[in-house]
Parts: sequence; C-alpha cells; structure tokens
Amino acid sequence: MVTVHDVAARSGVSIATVSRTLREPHRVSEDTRVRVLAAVDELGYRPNRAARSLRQGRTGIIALIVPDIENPYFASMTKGAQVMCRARGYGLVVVDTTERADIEDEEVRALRSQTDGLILASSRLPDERLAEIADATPCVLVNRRLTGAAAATPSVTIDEEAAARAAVDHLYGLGHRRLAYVGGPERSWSQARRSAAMAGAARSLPGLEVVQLAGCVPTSDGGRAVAREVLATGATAVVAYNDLIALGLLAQWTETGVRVPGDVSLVGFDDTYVTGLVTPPLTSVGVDLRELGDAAVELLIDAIDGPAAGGEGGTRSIVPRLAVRASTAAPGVG
Amino acid sequence: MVTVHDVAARSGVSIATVSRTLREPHRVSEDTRVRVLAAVDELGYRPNRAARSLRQGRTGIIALIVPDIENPYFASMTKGAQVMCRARGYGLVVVDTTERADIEDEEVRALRSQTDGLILASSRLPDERLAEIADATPCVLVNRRLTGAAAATPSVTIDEEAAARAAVDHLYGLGHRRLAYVGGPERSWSQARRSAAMAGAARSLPGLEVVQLAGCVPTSDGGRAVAREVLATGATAVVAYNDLIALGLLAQWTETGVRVPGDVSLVGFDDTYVTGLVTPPLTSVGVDLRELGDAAVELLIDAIDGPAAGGEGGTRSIVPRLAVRASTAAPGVG
DNA sequence: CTGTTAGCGCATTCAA
DNA sequence: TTGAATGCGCTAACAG
Repeated sequence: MVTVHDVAARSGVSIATVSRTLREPHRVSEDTRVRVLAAVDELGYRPNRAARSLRQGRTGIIALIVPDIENPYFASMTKGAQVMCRARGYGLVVVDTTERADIEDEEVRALRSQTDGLILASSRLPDERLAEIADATPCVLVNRRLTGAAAATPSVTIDEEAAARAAVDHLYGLGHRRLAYVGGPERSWSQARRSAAMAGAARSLPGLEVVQLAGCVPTSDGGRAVAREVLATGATAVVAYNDLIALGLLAQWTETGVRVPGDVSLVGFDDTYVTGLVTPPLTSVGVDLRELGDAAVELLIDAIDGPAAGGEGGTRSIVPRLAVRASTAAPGVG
Repeated sequence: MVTVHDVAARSGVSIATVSRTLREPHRVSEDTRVRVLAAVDELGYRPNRAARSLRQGRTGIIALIVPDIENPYFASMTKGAQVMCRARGYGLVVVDTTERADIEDEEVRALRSQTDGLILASSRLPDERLAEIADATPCVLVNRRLTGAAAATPSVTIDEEAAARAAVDHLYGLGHRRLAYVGGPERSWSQARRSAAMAGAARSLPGLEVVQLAGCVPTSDGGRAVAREVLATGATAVVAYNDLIALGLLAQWTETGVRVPGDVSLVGFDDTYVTGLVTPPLTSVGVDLRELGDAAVELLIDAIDGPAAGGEGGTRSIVPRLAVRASTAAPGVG
C-alpha cells in the first residue's frame, strides 16, 4: 500500500504538503504541486478512505436502502442514484432488505454510523421509527412523507394526485365511464395515496364510476390471481397499482381470450421498463425513476453539507407523465 | 458517537477489555463479559468501521461491479450476492458501470484499495487487464475465465455447453430440424461461448441445421429489430442470446401476426424473471441467478480468508436448467 | 508557502 | 485475566 509518506519521500516534501496538494491545491506553490502530483501518479497513490473517514468523521458514503433490488422500480432508481453519487464524488452502498422491516431496521442501525446519510426508499418502517432515524442522522425518504414534528424530513415523492388524474383523464377522454382500480398492499403508503387520488380524480368527472379492489399482491402473479375478479366489475378500463400487476392481468386475460384494449383498456403505474416488453405495450403513468434516484441523492447531499439549509430541508414532489401506448383505446375499439 | 471509551467507563474496565470482549469473548472472565455487553447494549455501541479497517487493514467490504443494475440478470445476481454477504458478515458495495469499460477500470482502481475484494460480473475489460487486477487484489470473475498464467483466477461461469444442449435437445425432441440462434454482441465473452455451444450441440444431432445470426443488441428493442430477419431464415424454432432479445422477438412477431409457438417456437437464455411476464410465458435456459451471486461471494471470501487455498483458487461452472414454458411446441402445433 | 504534531477509534502487543 | 501503550493513514491546527 502506497501512503502519503511514500509520496512525500518521493517528491521531497512533508506529508502535510502532500495532503494539502490533494485537498487544497491552491495553497501550495506551482512547482511543488507538479512534483507531488507526479509522484502521486507514478506511485499510483490513493488516499486510504478508512483513514480519511476516521480523521474527518465523514465517510463519503451514502446508503440506499430498498425493499427489493430485483424490482425494476428500485433497480432504475438505484441506477439514477448511482450515477448522481459518482458525479458528486460519493460512494453508494445499496442494501436490499428483501421487504423485511426487521432487516431494514437492523441495516439502518448498522449503517447509520458508517455512512454520511441514508436514503430510505419505500420504507417498511413505522412513522415513529422513521422520525427517530431522521432525527439522529441525515436521511431522505422516498415515497413517504412524515407529518407533525418530523414533517421537515427531506423526502421525494410522486405527485399521486397528478398521476391518477392523468390516467383517469386519459381514459375518460377515450369515452370510458366505468373504471376499476386494482389496489396494492393495504399497508403501503403509496397504495393509500393512489387509492385516494383515484377516488378524487373520479369525483371531478361527471358520470364516471371507479370501482376499487384492494390488497392485490404487487407482482405479475398477483395480477393474474385477480384477473377474473377485475373483469367481473364490468369496468371497461382498468388502472393497476403498478406495472407488474398490470402485466399479470394482461397475461392472464390474453390467455383466456380477453382482448386488450379491445375488451378492456389497461393502465399501469410507475412506467418501468417492463411496459415495453409486452404486447400490447402498456400505457403507464410514472416519473422518470432515475430522476427519482437523482433527486434523493441531491437532497441528501444538501442535508449533509448544509444541515442549516433552513427549515424545509426540502421535500420534493415529482410530477409524473402518462406514457400512452397501445393498451388503451376507446371502449369497444381495437 | 459512542466509542470504546464510553463503554469502558460505563462498565469499569479498560478499552482493551472492551475490544477483547467483542472480538475474543472467551478471553475475558464471565462477569466482566456480561458487564461489558450490558454497557454495549445500553449505550448502543457500534464499533466504528473506519477505525477498525484502519487498524486491521481489512474493510469487511466486498465490491460487486456490474455493467447494468437495471438488467434483470444482474439485479437477481446482486440480490444473491447481497444475501450471502449479509450472512457472512460482509458489506456489499454495488457499482454500476453503465456498460463502460473506462468507468469499470476507474472504479476498480478506486475500489481495489478500499475493499477486501472484487467481484467482476461480465467484465468489459480485456484479459490482460483482468489478469493484472487479479494479481493485485482478491477477485472473482463472473461469466469470464482467464487462461494462461492467470488461469487460477477464481471464476463462476455457466456451463454454456450444457445450456445449449438442453435447449437444442428440447427443440429437436419436439421435432424441429431447422433452428436459428440469435447471437448477442460480438465482443461478448458469453456470446462467443454460446454461439460455439449452439453449433456444437447441433453437430451431434442428425439432420439438424442451426442458422446463426450475430450482433443483435441484447435488449428487447434489439430483438424487435431483427424479428423479420430471423423469420426469413426459415427456422421453425429460435434460440435467443438472452431473454430480452427473445421478448423483443415475441412482441414484434405477435404484433405482426406471427404466432408463438404455432408458427415458430422460441427459447430464451438466462431464465430471468421477465419470462413470466409475457404471453406465452417464455421457455428459457439458465442458472439460478441468485445462486450465481452466492457462489461468487463464497469464492471471494475463500480467496480473501485463505489466499493459500491451493492452486485452483476455485473456478466454478454452474449447470443450468431448462425451464419449459409455453413458447415452445412441436412445429405446426399450438 | 511549508513542516511538525496531534489524534480520529480501534485492535493488539507487552507487562503486570 | 486485565491494563497501558502503540500506531494504522490521514487531515487540520499551529508554528515557522
């Protein structure tokens, strides 16, 4: 291992100058700088992160905690976070909790002191616990917002109101008057908001009915399982809690002779890359997930660098777009 | 931050005893042990990783370097690695190189000294560079094997021979005599082996022809783009370099009235979770990807803990299974 | 502009 | 079985 001492010896300066050359180049003279940098280069010197962390009390590492890295939603988000971290000179540790709150809690406890901050995506932890965490360490929530005393906790959320409205407006505009919303896990924070947003969007449109189903497992198999039940609502168009459920519905229907969008139109949520994998490609509403990851990282770095950023801390709500593809059409058409 | 000093003070022992209690519990007396552990618990003490790393010269961190975390193949692999790392007490840093060799090289350089070892999955680096890296730091390759002087570099690979044979045997058994193989990127190590394995598998079966196409972009759009060309080969069954290409073929064909498996049977490679998202579900051949991640982590930890494990270092070839689903049938049937 | 020095938190050696 | 002392590599005062 090459250390500051090696570089110092090689370039004929003290270790302090080596360190200074690297951290505050403007504070050393032109020719020492080139000499030191040359030595750094020749020796392949890399500052030891552990030593630096120990000294500075900051690690340069951010932890991103997700329920399931296999889920395309979090995979894309992770990608965004990754890229942003690289750009901002931070390292990123990704932790997959396999949807388990106990593992999430344990990981948070372990990571809290070993990183500069946490990003908790779609956390399974209760509000009170999140408030504690936010109180003790820089942290950004994704798809979650705290209220009360902890309301200032930075968070990135999706404007579910706008999302639901976009989906419903689109279907209403096509002529649909009876919709079904296939809800996700009942305890999910996003589900609660999506469900409410769907109901709200419906109320503002005359003659529109929205039937809600709840508690669908948010996977394609979950969608398959409720395919028949959804059809039985008599809806001419269906909005699903997420793309995977929508794909399950689509697969099951296709296999049983139900045509999309001929017999029923279908809209997914999140607009993940799987929408393009199927026939017909799935209309879906969602944000750019990489942007979601980006935003979370930026907010976190702000929180780390300037904890005195002033009150708000920064809660960002991202407005989604509706990507219209081939799974939606006017009722009875297609 | 709670340090050994706090714990020592609280339990009335020296910091050395605290450290010992945690690392070598058998070397302290029963009652000091309980006293110290109680203090640890009450104070919520967590050893500082940076300090420990600095002292011990090892970080307890493994880096997993993948080309694209959004790719379901690597997402699943990552999940496996993650779980195994947790179980073995290591931390895992996941790095996405966005398919760029230069970023991969840079990340390797940066991570080499800050982690205990590297897992390079489907590396884009040339053999010589990989050999250098393997020489300088504990490392495990996935989907890559080195030859010559560096042949002992630990690696986990898929038995492509067996995979191709399974796919071809299946189709041959159904009665297909003219197959097409849609190859992936020409410079890919896996592509070269898959292509050769397909040709080899074909030779051993009388009356079987395999037409090979090459250079397909390994995404569903890539598959869509060559759908027509593949059909023009006159093959009654098609094997694709990966599942995404297969899904692209399927989508494009479905949209143009070509029936799978009625007009053409389709087999994917890798057996990722997307195979279940479409209609018909895709027959695919591949290994359990989580196991792939598991295996890589285990091999790496072996390499770290016992660098004198004796010659081989351990190169593991995993035998894939063929998952028969609905996208394959006898020619003219379905 | 540069060098000397202290100490971050911990594991470990050496004495006791 | 325990404690005192050392130093891992680095950065940030401070002194020159």
